[in-house]
Amino acid sequence: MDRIYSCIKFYRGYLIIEEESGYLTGLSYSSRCEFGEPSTSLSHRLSKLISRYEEGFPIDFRGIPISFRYGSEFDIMVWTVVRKIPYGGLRTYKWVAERVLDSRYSRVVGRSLSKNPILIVVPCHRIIKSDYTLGGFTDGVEFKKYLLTLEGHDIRDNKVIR
DNA sequence: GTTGCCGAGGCAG
DNA sequence: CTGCCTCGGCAAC
Repeated sequence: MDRIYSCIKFYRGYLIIEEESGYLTGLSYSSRCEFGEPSTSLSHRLSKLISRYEEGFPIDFRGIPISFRYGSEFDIMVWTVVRKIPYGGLRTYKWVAERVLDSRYSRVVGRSLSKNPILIVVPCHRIIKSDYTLGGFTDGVEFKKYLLTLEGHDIRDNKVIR
């Protein structure tokens, strides 16, 4: 039950991979790399997918085994719903809220997503506001913009086109 | 386009 | 327990 960390280059910094007994338990962004290169089959596999993803290929991360180590019941439900959104997909905070409880919880959905422990694999960047503006992002809206652009979206003036 | 009220949850005080 | 903030939404200027 030991926890293994590694990191790979991504965007302007690194993605920190955290795994535990064959499950991905964390993927976070950092400007610095505090760990070694991937050394397990899971991290190798993920690393390969991530680099192809960054090259612009439509990568499906839904086959990666994940496990949530923490989070309230509500958080887990939000992350579980969001994980199913396919590559290139776009949904609103309200859409997620309706599927977890009801539409009044859209703001709470935002709070849960701000605590998303597994970036990209749980694609919280595919959640935007109802008026098609981007909404927030813990690691910076520029990063969110980068991910959405990778997936083929056209963004102008902090707003997804069409 | 901008303002203002509403909202559930989480947390500091 | 109260008050304040948050990765939103909607109505109304």
